This record gives sequence, C-alpha cells and structure tokens, in this order.
Amino acid sequence: MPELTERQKTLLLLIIRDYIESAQPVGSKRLAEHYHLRLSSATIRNEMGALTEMGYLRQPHTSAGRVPTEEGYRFFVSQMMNQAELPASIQATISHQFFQARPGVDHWMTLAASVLAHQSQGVSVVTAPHAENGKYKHVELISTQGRQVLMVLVMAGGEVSQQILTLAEPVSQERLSQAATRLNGLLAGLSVDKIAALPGRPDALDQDILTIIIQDMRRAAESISGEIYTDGLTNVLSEPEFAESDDARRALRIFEERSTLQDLLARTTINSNVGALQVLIGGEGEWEELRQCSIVLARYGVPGLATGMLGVLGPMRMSYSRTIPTVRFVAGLLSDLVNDTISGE
Amino acid sequence: MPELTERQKTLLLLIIRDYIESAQPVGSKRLAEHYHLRLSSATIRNEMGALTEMGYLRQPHTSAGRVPTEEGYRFFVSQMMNQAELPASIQATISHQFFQARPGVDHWMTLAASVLAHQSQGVSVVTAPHAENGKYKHVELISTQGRQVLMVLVMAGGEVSQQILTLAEPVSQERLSQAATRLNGLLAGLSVDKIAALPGRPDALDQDILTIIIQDMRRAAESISGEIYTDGLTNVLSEPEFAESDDARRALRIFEERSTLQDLLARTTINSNVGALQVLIGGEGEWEELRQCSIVLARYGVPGLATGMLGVLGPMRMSYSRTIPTVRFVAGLLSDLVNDTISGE
DNA sequence: TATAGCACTCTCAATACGAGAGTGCTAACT
DNA sequence: AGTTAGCACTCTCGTATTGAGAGTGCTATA
Repeated sequence: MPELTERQKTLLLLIIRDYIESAQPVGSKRLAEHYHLRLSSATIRNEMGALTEMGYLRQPHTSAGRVPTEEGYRFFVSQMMNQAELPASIQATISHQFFQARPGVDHWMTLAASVLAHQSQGVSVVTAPHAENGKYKHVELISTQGRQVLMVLVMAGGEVSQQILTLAEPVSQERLSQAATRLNGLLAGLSVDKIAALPGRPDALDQDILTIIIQDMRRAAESISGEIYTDGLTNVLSEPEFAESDDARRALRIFEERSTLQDLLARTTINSNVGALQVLIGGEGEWEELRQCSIVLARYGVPGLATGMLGVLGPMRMSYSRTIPTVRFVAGLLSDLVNDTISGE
Repeated sequence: MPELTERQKTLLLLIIRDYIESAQPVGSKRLAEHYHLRLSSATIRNEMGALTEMGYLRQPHTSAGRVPTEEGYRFFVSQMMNQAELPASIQATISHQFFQARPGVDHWMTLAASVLAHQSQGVSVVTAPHAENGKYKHVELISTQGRQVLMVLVMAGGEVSQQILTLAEPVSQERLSQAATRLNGLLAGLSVDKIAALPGRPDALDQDILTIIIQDMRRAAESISGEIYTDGLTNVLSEPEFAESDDARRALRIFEERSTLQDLLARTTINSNVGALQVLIGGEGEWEELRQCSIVLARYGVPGLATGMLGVLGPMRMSYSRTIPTVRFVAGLLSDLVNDTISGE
C-alpha cells in the first residue's frame, strides 16, 4: 500500500464526499471550482491520475469523472471512524424515544430498527439479545382449554420463549402450577447441559415438561442470534444505483431470508467485541449479492451474558458520516438497556 | 351495467388471462391465432371495441392492443371466485408444513406469511388473532434482578403480551407469585370494563399490577388487530410494471408502516365475515398508493372470540387464479388452528 | 352477422449527430 | 521540482429522424 501525501488524502476525501452527495462521477474541473482549493484543475488531474493508479479511484469510462473504488471507501471510512460523534440534539431525541417507549425487549428492538432506518436512510437490522450458553431462570405453565398448555420459558439473560404444548391428557391449572414451581426450584440458574444431566423426575408430568424445556433450550443454544428485526426495506429502493438493475432486490432478499442473514451476521461479528464497529464494503468478495452495498455493524450487550447486534445496509455510497455515529450510539443505548434489565439498576 | 353476451364473456376472460401471463397489451390478431377460436381477427376487433366501450378494456395508445381496466379485473375475479380450489397436492404440502411447525401463534403467523408469499409470488400480510373485547385469562409475574419484573398477560383468546415493569421497590418472587395467584382468582374471565369497575385492592402490590393490567388490556382493546406479519416484500419488485416508476416503493412503504396498514385492514375487513374473500383492485379510489396494485383479503378465526386477517398484495395483474384459492385455503387452516387452541380439540 | 381488405395511427428500435464534459499529454512558467 | 495553461482526443448522452411492425376502425362483401 503506497503512502499518500497530505494533499492526496485531502483530495481523496473530498472526491468521495462529493460523490456520496451527488451520486455522480466527479471531475477535476468541478472539484477545482466548487471547493476553492488553491490548485488548478490540471494539478488535480495529475493527483487523480495517481490516486487511480493506486487503486483508490476508478473511471466508469474513459473520459468520465472518477468514482471511488472499494479501497477508496475503505480509506474514507477508516479516516472517519475515530471522530464523528452524533450531534447532541439527535442523541437527545433518540434517548427520549427509548425513554417513553413501552418497556420490553421486542419494543426496544423494533424501535432501534426504526431509529436506525430513519437516521441512516438505509435498511436496518437488529437482533435480540442472546446468550451463547443461556441459563434457566423460570418457567410458567398456563392451561388453555383441554390438553393444550402454554409454556413460557424465561432465560437468565432475559430471553423469553413461548410455546404451545399438547399433553397426553388434560391437566388442571393447579397441577400445572405446582409442576412449574417444582421445576423452578430444581432448575434455577442451570445451563442446558447441567439440566440434561439431571436424573429423571419421578412425576410423569414434570418429566414431560422437562424434556420440552431441554429441547427448547438446546434450540436456543444452537441459534447464533436472537430474533431478527429489520426496518427501512424500502429506503434503499429510491437510491439511483438501484433504479434499474435488480441488485436492490437481491440485496433485500438477503434481509428477508433470515437464514442467510444469520449466516452473514455470524460470520462477520462472531468474534468482534462489544462496542467495536465493523464496516463491510461491497460484500468483501464473500457476498456476491452485496457487491454494490455496504453494511455497518456493531455488537451490543453484556459479553458472556447476553449480546446482540445491529447494523445498517445501504448502497456503497451511503452516508457513512451519518450512519456510523448512529449505529455506535444506538449500540451503546441498547447495551445500557440490556445491562439495566439483567443486573438490576 | 350493460349485459355481456356469452361470446363477449369468453373473449374478455381470455384477454385478461393472456394479459396476466404476458404482461403485454393483447391484440386481435394474436388472440385469433394463439387460441383457435372459430372467429376472425376482424370479428374479435368488433367485440373488443364493444368491450372497450363498456369499460372493461382500455388501450394504452391508439393502435396498441387492449389492456383490462379495473372493471375488467373485477369481472374476471367475480367469475373465478366460486370455482378455483387449490390443487390437492399443494394443500397437502401446506398442511404438512403447519403440522410439523413448532406450535405457537407466532410460528404459525410467520409460516402463514411465508406460504402465502411463496405461493402467490406477492407480498403477504397476516395479523395475529385478536379479540375485539378480550377477556382476562391469566397473569404471571417473574422477577428479574432488582425492581424489574416481567409480566406475562394471557387473554382468553390465546393472545399473550409481555412487558417489563419497574416496581417502586424490590419484591421477592414468592410475593409476586402470590399476587399473581390472587389476581388470577379474582379476574378470570372478566372483560376490561368489568375489571376496571372492580373496587381497589387492599394490597398495594396487587393494586399496582392491576392498574397495569387494565392499561394493557385497554391498549389491546383499542388496537383493531393483533401483531402484523409480512413476507415476500421483494417478490413484487421483479414485476415489470414496477421496474421503473417508484410505485412499487410507495406500495411497499404501506406494508412497512404498520399504522397505515392497520388502517387499511380495518377499513376493508371490519365487517366482513370469516371465510368470505375480499378483493381490492387498484386501491378502489381510496388508496392512491395502491393505484397499480390489487389485494386479496380474508378474515379467519372464531368470530367473537379471536379473529385475524390475512392477504396478499400484488400487481393488478397478479395471478388471481393462484392467489385466491391459496388465501382461502390458508384462512381455513388458520381458522382451524385458532379453533383448536381456544376450545380444546 | 361474420369476414376480408385497406388506409391510417402510433410505438419502438435503430441510426445519426452535435454538444458537453473530462481526460492525458506537452510545453511553459515559477 | 512542482504547477499551470492549452489542446487534441474520447466517450457519453440527449435529440431528431426514420422505417418497420402491430393494431385499429371502417367499409364493402359474402
């Protein structure tokens, strides 16, 4: 990677910023006129030539302006990573929205997705907090009519899953409650593996429920993330680069097919720390469908207890200066919320 | 409304079917050749002229083929409403999917949305079953750390809502369970209004919880439908009529903004019976954003106890012959599921 | 009543062309 | 050295023109 002179850096950043705004190849003349640099267009042309040589810029055709390459965007992002704080007024607005939202994980997730999509004008994705190796906290059994029972299972991290069971024969609410109480005493604080290693229960009802609890916890342990929330799917459709080709459709399809999305999230954030941001530009060779897109991702939560992730997808020329601080801020906010919920306040 | 001759009906249906397949204006010559009618193109031209006069067809420009008007589609739909049953093999496939899905309302909803989107190649929407005037069934209180309590409220119709409460001071799980038991005994089977009319509780904790329960039930009573599930948002993007204009974006935005969608659902299905299908063509003058779209809607569930609705949005030239039977079949399936869950089996 | 023929209309794809924007290079200037 | 002015060259894009093709409505005829 050849080193850039100060002037080249300035120029490169300027070009990219201009392209992000205008969505059109930027030429030397335009550059010289709009921003009152103390340089002539000819000098700029020379520097642009150099930057193109080094792989930061690209021309769509001979004799059109320059457009950033993925490498160029990467440089741009690395430059703004450490500065860029969200304006206080916007921070306040967002905090306020969370403050007055109904408490509850799924409302928070929905709100987070909505805020991200709104602020960044991109497609947002948020996964619910999830513990890698969740511990049992509580179970409730509620009889509906007949043999159907609603089971609500709460994990130590705050995850809640509900399920309808069909028992072999009708059981009264009273007996169900007793069974739940027994199980809660027995299982509190244990991980799946410990629970599975327990000896069988004498009571047949207890044993049935126990089996289902284990199933459910295993399923939760296997999945890499909690439930996935998205918003702003339509935002990206108005971007000019997606007007014609069906690249947009292919990118959005990823966000609809949760399995692919989970894979993506898993592979990219599995070993990233809470608080650190990751920016995926142009699919990084891995994701053909995202060739034209960028994704800004962050992990939030309390490591080891419950973490989730959130991010924004947009065209490669998305407004990073808006998106990056927003993602970082919302990640912090969600971390705080998870923290409050899990460990008292 | 002038009456149509048999021949005109046949011709009209043929034209619309052809247009739905080809997405291109259909001309008299093409019609005469492809379908071996015993008519010449000139005769067909005359009939087409008549149909155009009557408002069933329209020509995009002088001397292009004919395209169905909304009135035309309406006729088409009315003709196929009463026949059209979903092929047994597809019925079996869908039933099987539901059979082996994890039991639970939200899994069913997700699956229903997925099936509808897949079968119809359109955008699907499904609302969770919801009772107009739900009755209390059960509450559970689960202490997380500190003063935070997870409240799970179950309604007689099977609706479940969870919420995190912050109490004035920490309360042990034992006291919470006792409070829940007291409230369950007191409130079982009552509607919001009856509960609100009850005298205050002597115990402060009970009273606090009671207040929140009433709030929650009121909120549920006000909302016209349960949670909304959608799928297939990207399907519609590949349709040729949406390739250029941003009509697609505007239509999809409706499906993202839940409030508008709820309004739409409320206004169109509020007084429709379970089992009856409604087809909304071209927004019916009411919905500017849906000018180019059609929606097939149905209500499902057990009237008075818990009903929801489901539907498919697609371009006006969607495959009604595929969509209508699918919507009808899935509606029946969900009705059965709701029925089983609520009233035992 | 149905058909054949015909003149007419309108779209659409292909082609041509000129304006405009941008480039790279060379030579001169500081 | 680095910077600038000038210039020839290239490529895109919008506009205008044109001709083929498809479809129509009308009229005369079987």
